[in-house]
Amino acid sequence: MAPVTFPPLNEQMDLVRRGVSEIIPEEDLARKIERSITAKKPLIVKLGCDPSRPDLHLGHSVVLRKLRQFQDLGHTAVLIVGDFTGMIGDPSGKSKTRPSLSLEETRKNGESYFEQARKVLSDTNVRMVYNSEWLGPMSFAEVIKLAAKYTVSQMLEREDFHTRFNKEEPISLHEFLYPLAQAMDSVAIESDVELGGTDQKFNLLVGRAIQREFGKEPQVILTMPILPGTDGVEKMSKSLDNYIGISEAPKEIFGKTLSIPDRLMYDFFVLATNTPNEHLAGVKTMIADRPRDAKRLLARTLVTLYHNAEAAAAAEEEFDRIFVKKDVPDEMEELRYGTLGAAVPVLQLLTETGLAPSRSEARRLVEQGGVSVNGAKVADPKAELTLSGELVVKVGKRKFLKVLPS
RNA sequence: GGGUAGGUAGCGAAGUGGUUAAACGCAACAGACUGUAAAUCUGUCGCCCCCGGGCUUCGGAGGUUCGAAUCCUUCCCUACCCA
Repeated sequence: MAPVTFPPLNEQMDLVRRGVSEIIPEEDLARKIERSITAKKPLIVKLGCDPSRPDLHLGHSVVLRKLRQFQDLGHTAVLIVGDFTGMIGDPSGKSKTRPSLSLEETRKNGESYFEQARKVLSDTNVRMVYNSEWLGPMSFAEVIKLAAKYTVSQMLEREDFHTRFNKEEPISLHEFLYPLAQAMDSVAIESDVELGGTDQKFNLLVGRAIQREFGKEPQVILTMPILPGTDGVEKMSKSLDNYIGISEAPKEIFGKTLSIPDRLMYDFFVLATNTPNEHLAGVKTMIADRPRDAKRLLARTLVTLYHNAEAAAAAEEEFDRIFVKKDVPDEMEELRYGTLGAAVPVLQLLTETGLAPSRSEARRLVEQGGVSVNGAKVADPKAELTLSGELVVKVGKRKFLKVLPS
């Protein structure tokens, strides 16, 4: 290891404080940083990741970016893959279909998470660990001992627990164990700092309490604001389908960004881009004066972040072509279907190519004027199409398929 | 173990024998409009033929009835109270 030098305390604190919701307790963070400078020893900054949903989006990026800042200051990022809890699965609540993952699956998802997280993180000072390593060997007696360190009322302080409790909704016993398991992760890796969204505050605090119980120095917790989804109301999440994925195609990132409500623009700039602090005031006035340009700037910035500037320019161009000029994209999915010269009823074409899930739905789309072929609207559900070469089928505003006879 | 209240379409939530494919809200989809895939407005929103209509749905399985989401039996699941 090369000798480590860290930026001075104030500089570190300024960077770390940017965009955060809470640092608890802030004095302890200052103390830890100071100590790391004198001891030339990086802090261990922990971030837990859920191996069941390996698709990362801008919401995840908020906290990952904060982790990256710690890396840039010379500290060590530790990503904890919750493979142990993933293997147990969570049969509670409504998602009874949620399967418990096999070890291989959690590993694979962990790798995929890591792979994507690398778009944000630096490769040089990051560690990825699986919590089955220390949670797996725990005996039942040890688990009971751990459970004895926290009370039911303390658990019920967590907002979602007490609301569910008051609404008489089920809470499985093992759900109480998850915060403790997460806390054990902090004990195991001796984290100095744990990052999370504000919704993680409770779990992170449990980590402090349990670390103390195990005779370790409690971690500092640092929470980041929750990034709203494209709907502007709910938290960005995959299950609500209001997310912008960091691995999505440029045109998707671009288009989805333009669809966010205007009032979200500033938060996105602050939390999801690298826009330097000193430029934020300018961004703010731009949002007020030229919302259209500001939103396009945001969209381009995000595409550039996860792809590159050329991709951003191309995405913008394509967006204009499709939605402003109502033209067709220059590249689209192609499908071999039918034989040259054959006549196919529209409804059949739509269902058999997967553009519509059922004939009723296909009929509805046609009747509502949502279907066009080679630029001409098909309004009659009984219409037949002749497969005379290339057919560009458009369904709704943004589903395109090029059908080629085989 | 005993008691009570529940389990309805993606979600929330009406409906307690026929006029209920099932109100209403949200989400979703289409159209108009727009700088936008935002907002707003209009329409659609089980499947099949679509003029009319046909078929399969209301935790599971049986049953009563000309007819059941609605009544009965039984099983499964959830919460609360009592023990």
